[in-house]
Amino acid sequence: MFSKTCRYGIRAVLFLALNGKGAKRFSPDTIAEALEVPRYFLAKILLQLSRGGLVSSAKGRGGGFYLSEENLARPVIDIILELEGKEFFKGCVLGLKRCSSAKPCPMHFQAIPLRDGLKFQLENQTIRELSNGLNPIQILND
Amino acid sequence: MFSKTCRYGIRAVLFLALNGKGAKRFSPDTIAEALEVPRYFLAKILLQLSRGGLVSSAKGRGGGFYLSEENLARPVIDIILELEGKEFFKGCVLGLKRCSSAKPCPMHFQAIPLRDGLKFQLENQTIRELSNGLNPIQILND
DNA sequence: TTATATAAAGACGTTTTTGTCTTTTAATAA
DNA sequence: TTATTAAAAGACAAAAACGTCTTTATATAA
Repeated sequence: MFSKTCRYGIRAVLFLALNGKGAKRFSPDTIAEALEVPRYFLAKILLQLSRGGLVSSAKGRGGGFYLSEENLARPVIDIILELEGKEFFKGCVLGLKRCSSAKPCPMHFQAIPLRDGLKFQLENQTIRELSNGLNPIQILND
Repeated sequence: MFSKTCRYGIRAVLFLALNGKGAKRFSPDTIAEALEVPRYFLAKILLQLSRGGLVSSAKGRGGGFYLSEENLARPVIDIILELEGKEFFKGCVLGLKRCSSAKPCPMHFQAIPLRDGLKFQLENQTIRELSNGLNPIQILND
């Protein structure tokens, strides 16, 4: 479904949302250890999320990654679009150029409504909302 | 959504369903040209589908790929399981080991019902049913 | 039987994804 | 100012996905 990049990224953002009370900062290493994901790889993902304005960072001593109010107000779908690409929810399931409701591919009406349903949910839910009421263990691997 | 392997494979199977009236046989080259997909790559996919019992083949002169009655009666999901792997509709969206309704990951209730919905549809539709009433141009790339 | 057509098998190469490591830049504390 | 801490940048490498080509096995037609 989602790439590893995207799965690690979503979990890292939620880690920051859940643990970042009081302007705390977290290094990639800290997050990677908690989530049990490759640390250097996660560092790159965090960098990409930072460039996309989905997480904030501070360099130097006492620095690290965190979520600003702006970050928390972003819709969840933006994490996915940043890490999977803007086309992730677009295009034909079978990869056909001119597939549409008017000229549907064989799987169009089975798959597209479901994809659009997920897209709608993720567009209308902020990172803050997704993290609300979440138990920290829900992003851990065991 | 689906890998190229899977997308090419689904289209190739439907090509055979739509064009195979009267026990006709088709070479990978013929199918690849019609679908505008890489021919050697498609040949491998057809081989894999053949091993999985989703398409039939005959060697030698006059041979080629085709769908038997048994092939046509297979559920559509089997194409996907063969080409994407048996785990494709299983497991956590975020890749967590112990994610379930009882211990859900943050996206569980958003994504799993949709995935299960698609799975159910594909389990309960045969290749013949999917190809019924389909216009041959619906699997072409333009 | 021989030539031909075709799937099957397998070697090889490219691109993308995933993962690791080192060096550089910048901020803070002492 | 200097040492330390941490993100940023970028080189490198392994694995998987994608794609190409050649050789071999096999069935059919002539």
